[in-house]
Amino acid sequence: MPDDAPPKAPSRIQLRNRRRILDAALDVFAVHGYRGATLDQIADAAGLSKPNILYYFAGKEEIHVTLLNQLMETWLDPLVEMDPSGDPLEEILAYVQRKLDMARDLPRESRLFANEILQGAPRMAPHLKADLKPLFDEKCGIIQSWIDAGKLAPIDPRHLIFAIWATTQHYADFGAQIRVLLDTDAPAPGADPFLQTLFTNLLKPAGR
Amino acid sequence: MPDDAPPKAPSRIQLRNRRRILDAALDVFAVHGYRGATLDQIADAAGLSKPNILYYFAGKEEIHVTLLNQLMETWLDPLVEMDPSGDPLEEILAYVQRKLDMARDLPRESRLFANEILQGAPRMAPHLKADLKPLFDEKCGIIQSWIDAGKLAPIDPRHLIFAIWATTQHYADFGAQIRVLLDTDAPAPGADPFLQTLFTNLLKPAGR
DNA sequence: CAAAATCTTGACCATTTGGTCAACCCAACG
DNA sequence: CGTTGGGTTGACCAAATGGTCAAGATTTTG
Repeated sequence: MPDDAPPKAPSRIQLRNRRRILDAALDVFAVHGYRGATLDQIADAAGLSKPNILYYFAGKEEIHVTLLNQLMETWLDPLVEMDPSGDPLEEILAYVQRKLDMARDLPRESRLFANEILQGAPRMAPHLKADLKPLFDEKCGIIQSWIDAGKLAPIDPRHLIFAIWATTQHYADFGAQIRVLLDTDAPAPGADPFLQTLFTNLLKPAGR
Repeated sequence: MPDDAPPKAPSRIQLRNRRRILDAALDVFAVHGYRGATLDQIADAAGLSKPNILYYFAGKEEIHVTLLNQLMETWLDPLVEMDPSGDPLEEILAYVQRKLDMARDLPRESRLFANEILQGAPRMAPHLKADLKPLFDEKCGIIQSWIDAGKLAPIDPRHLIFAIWATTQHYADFGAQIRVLLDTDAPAPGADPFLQTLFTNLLKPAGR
């Protein structure tokens, strides 16, 4: 048997329904976490019957894993784009802005990620070690070299990145709290200039 | 009937078992959220039978609500302590330190809170409005008055507080990620000086 | 120490949940 | 126009889950 697995392009329906299911599942998993989400909720939100959901995905876990895999790319992308040959301060501030935009545009993805990490990253730990860690180490190295060249104030690059993640994702993950405190439905109004100032003041080298 | 409800002091056993249950439930709820947690898990972790758990608490929800109520006090306390008559920069930096210490000492509580907010604060929204919001507004006012007096750089007090919450709680809520990236089990090594620098540089008034 | 009050649990129940399956629908195509 | 293949679902199942209860074990107290 020479031709062993004709890939079979997914049909129109296949594509549409898988997308629907993943979209619905994102809604549900982002709010309730893996254990708290049910197939019935997902089926309901997707407008499909439960058996139909299981026609497209082998089970609850496969849906979750698919979402997590898709997320990983999106999630790392803004950091990947940080350019070692660019202006240090500009590069980092642009990264902050990209992350903040992501928190605003993809809050469900942010919450899905937060849920997974809160639970101890049971399904994502391998990804983190294999994909995120090398990228993190690389970018920390770049920032450190910028510091060594006197182009940034001497801070710990690792905690800098944590602070960027924390402050930007906070607007998505803790949106419910923020909406109560700011008494508004707008996503994170005024966060942009604040964070730009926060990180500018941190990173401007002292020697002017 | 004049004396209508003799309070009845809780017995030794009562006290011990309620404590055990709440401690176990904190472990479970902090990881799996409300829906994802089960009474069996809690009973297991507490070393008690499920019916016994339900002898001390009316149901799953009552356990969760009890934890949330206890948490609210602990959670607001560091902010309450911020003293309007103290030195502005010192007061805020001390607040940052208290929050960071809390993230290190009470990571489960931080995750329980994060889970509740991620889910849209279904059980805590009233608390937030009634307790946190007034406190938040009050402290924002104090910070604003410090700014108006030229004792702090002019930043948005609301986003300042969000940034403090985000950066400190991040070390508890995203501990799993941080442990992978830093390759250590120590909780948030090196976070203290970093955050002190971050907020000092933000808040030092420009006019030196 | 015995009665009263408190505590504990095995057995049980109704509902929910992830998942299966045979039967059914329906558009495409020879 | 009948067959064929992908797509859909009602009915069902076993396990898990929140919760109940009557009966026993243990502690407290008069």
